[in-house]
Amino acid sequence: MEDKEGVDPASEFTSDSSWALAGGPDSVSDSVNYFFDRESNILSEFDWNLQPDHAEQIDRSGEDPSEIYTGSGGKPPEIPSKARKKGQKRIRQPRFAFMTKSEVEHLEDGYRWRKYGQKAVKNNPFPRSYYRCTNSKCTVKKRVERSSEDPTIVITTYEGQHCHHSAGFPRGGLISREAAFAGRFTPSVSQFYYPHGEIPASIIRSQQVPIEIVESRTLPQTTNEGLLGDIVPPGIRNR
DNA sequence: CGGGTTTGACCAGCGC
DNA sequence: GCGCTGGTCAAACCCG
Repeated sequence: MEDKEGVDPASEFTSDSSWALAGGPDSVSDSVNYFFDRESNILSEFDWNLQPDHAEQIDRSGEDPSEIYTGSGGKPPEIPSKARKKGQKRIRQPRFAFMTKSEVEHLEDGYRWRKYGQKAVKNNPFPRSYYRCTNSKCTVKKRVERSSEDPTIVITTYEGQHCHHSAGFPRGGLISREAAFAGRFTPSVSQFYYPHGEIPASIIRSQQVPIEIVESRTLPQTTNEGLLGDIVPPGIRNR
């Protein structure tokens, strides 16, 4: 996590012509900013709240997912439902968001997901769906919602890191580019990334689109090599 | 029957 | 303190 110490990740991204800040905290999620990769048309979401101490707690997730708090899930059975430890803050895991032009909301990414909730969100006529990875040891979650401005755009937000390999790949092993990008987050699928110009069959009806670049802003120092490298902590890798 | 979805309720965080 | 909002739970339901 300290690999980028002393280096401002924001300048790293913004000075690199392929990256630009795409937006600040908004309705999608509070305290996050979005960076858009012009080359791959992929939007990345960075959580401004992801402080070093949080990162430590994230690392511990490799030891026992039930030990970390990412909501009321993961609580021991003994604890009354919805009861949460006092003073224990919700720990945000690093997130990545994708904006994808698609008819279908739930895009294949090689993993199996179970829907655990749906909520109507403010300023958006379309509900937001919440999914969890079906692997009991995996704490990865994702949110799926349609853009209120353009209903044809689906915003998918991944939170956390897969601690296992994908369950399988749809349609003969082809996965979407977004899934491949998610592979940077969940390395087990990254090897299936398809280069520019090649549209995987799995997203035959979807098309990723660029979004408006609104401003420039500095990233917090805690944003690490996660985007550009393999950020899965050793504790998770060895599982 | 097992696994996934739906949906109303509950809770925490945050802003005022 | 209160109300709003997002996130999650869990019972009921659905489906293969």
